[in-house]
Amino acid sequence: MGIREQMRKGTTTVIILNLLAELDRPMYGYEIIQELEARSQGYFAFKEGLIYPRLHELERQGLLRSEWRGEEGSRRRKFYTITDAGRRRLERELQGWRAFTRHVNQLLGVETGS
Amino acid sequence: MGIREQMRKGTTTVIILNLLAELDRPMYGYEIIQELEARSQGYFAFKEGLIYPRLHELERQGLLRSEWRGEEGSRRRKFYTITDAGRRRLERELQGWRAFTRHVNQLLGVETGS
DNA sequence: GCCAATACATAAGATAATAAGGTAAAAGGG
DNA sequence: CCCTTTTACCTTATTATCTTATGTATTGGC
Repeated sequence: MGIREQMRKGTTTVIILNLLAELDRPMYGYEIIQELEARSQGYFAFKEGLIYPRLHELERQGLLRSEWRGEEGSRRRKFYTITDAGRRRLERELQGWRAFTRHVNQLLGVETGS
Repeated sequence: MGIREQMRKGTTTVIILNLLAELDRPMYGYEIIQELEARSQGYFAFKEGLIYPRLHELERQGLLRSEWRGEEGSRRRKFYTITDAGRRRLERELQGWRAFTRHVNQLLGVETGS
C-alpha cells in the first residue's frame, strides 16, 4: 500500500457526503463510483470494495438513507440520499479536513492562505 | 479511532523527515517526540508507540541513520540523522502531500491557490 | 529516598484501505 | 441468437498504520 492509499484513509466519508450534498439527488452506488472516478481524474481509485461497505456504514450511522428502485423486478439499483444528520456531519467533516491540512502544513512549513 | 487519527495515516513519515531536514542536526527519538508535540500545539499526539517503530522502519529503509550516544555507559540516547536518500524521499513525499491535498480539495470543491 | 520525567522499546487491538473473488441482469456486436 | 462486456450489487482476506497499554532503566528535584 503506497502513501497515497495510506493518506486517503478517513477522507472517503467526507467525499461521498459532499458529492451527495452537492448534486442534491439520490444516487446509486455504482453511479457514485463512476462519478468520483471521473472527478478524481485517475488520481484516486474508487473501487467497489471501498465504496459499498462505506455506504452501508454511513447508512447505519443515519447519515444516508437508501431505497431500492427497479422496473418490475429487473435491474435493481440502490439509491442513496443524504439525511439532515448527514449534512451536519458533512459540515463537521469539512471543518475537520481543513483543520487537518492546516496543521500538517504547519508542521511541514508549507505556506497556506489561512 | 476518530477521523483525525484516520486521516493522519501516512503523514508521519514526511513529518519526521521534514523535521530532521529542517533542523539539520542529529536528534534522538524522545526529542523528536517532544518537538513535534510542541509544534503541533496539541492537535496531534506523537506517542512513543507511533514514533519509535516509525524511526526503526525509516532506518531500515535507509532514509535515516542512527547512532547511540552516551557518556560512559550511562544515559543512552539514539540519535537519528537524515540520509541523502532520506532527503530525496522527503522531496517526493512533500510533492505527494501537495498532490494529495490538491486532489481531495478538488473533489470537495474547496478553493486552493494552485 | 522517592516520585516524576526522561528515554528506549514492544505487543495487542482497532480501523480503513487494497486485492480478489462471487452473483446476476442488461447491452452491444457479430 | 449467442457471447462478451458492462453494469450493479456484495463479501472476505490481507496489509498498513494508528492507539493503547505495558515494560525496563536512568536522571533530576524535593
